[in-house]
Amino acid sequence: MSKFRETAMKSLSGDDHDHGSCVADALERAETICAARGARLTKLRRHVLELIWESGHAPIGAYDLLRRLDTEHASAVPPTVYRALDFLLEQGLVHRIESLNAYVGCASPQEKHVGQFLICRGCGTAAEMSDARIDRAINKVAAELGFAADGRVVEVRGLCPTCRSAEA
Amino acid sequence: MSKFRETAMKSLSGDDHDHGSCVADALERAETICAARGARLTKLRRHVLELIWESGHAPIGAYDLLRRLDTEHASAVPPTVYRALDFLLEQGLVHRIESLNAYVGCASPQEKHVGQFLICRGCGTAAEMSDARIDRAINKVAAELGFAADGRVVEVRGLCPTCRSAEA
DNA sequence: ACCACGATGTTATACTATAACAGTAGATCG
DNA sequence: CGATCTACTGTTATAGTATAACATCGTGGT
Repeated sequence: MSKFRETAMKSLSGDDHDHGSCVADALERAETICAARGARLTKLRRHVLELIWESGHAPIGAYDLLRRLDTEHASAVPPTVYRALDFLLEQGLVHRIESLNAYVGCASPQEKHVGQFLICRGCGTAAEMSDARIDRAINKVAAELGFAADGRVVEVRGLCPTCRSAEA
Repeated sequence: MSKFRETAMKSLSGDDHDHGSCVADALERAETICAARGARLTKLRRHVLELIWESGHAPIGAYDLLRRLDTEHASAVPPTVYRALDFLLEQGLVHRIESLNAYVGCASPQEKHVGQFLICRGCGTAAEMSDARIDRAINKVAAELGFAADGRVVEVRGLCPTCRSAEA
């Protein structure tokens, strides 16, 4: 399995990994984390998180979520999904991809971190990294300019190994 | 003058720099570049570029541009400004700030480059950098994962030196 | 003069996100 | 158990960002 895929799906079994259990794992981790924090992962919020993970490591837009949601949740309207997203973002269970106006499940919601993403324009997959070198380089430059950094967006577009082969 | 301001306005005189000549310089550079390339910097496109620079190193939204534009250009509607922006982006005369849905003048339109930005949430100023260390770090990680990077978004939010002092 | 092409005008609409207020359900405490 | 408080959800309306599709205009080349 390519390192890209591995990073994207963070330590799951095969290249054709069992995405079902991937989703299940993510939901279980979310339950655990929220329980520990006293945060309420309601049915609705859980459902939205599930839909995000079901998108298969590719960021998904709020209105796409909305369309999928109202199959089983007829009353869903934009605020419904945006409020769920706000909660999930606050809890660090999902990240927002600024350059796509889309949302993706967080690979390691236990630790606080800023996300860095490699986004394939072939298959749409976003691999989440947390590379210290990139972080250090940014902090260093900011410090040199006297700038107090407190948030950052690092989103790299390109082609993942699989899509590179397919294009050749 | 702080290094941040210096970076933001790229080598212009004082802290209270003559922003008028800053705008004029940017427009003149744009004229030169477009002439050399056979690209048509029309009156409309030039006007939009001017409005972007007049925003004073702070990214400005398309609809704000639109509102300022139709003072002297009554027929302006969204496509008017978006088409001008498309041209300016293609020519590398402006950058789009993904995390703000806004546009800012490019500090060095001669050279092809991807922008890296430090964006102050106090004053809104965006300082454009082109730091090789950050670039190298990103390239290295991408290479390790077999990812062919061809575009990137690096946007750091925080407080510039001036706004830090003001907050204290 | 004519044509071709790129730029602009014009109308309509899609997509993304939030404000503001009303109703509901679950926790907590007496 | 019931009162109450609060957080979650429902509902309606609207703000903000961006593009599709087709018509017209203007300039330069032949």
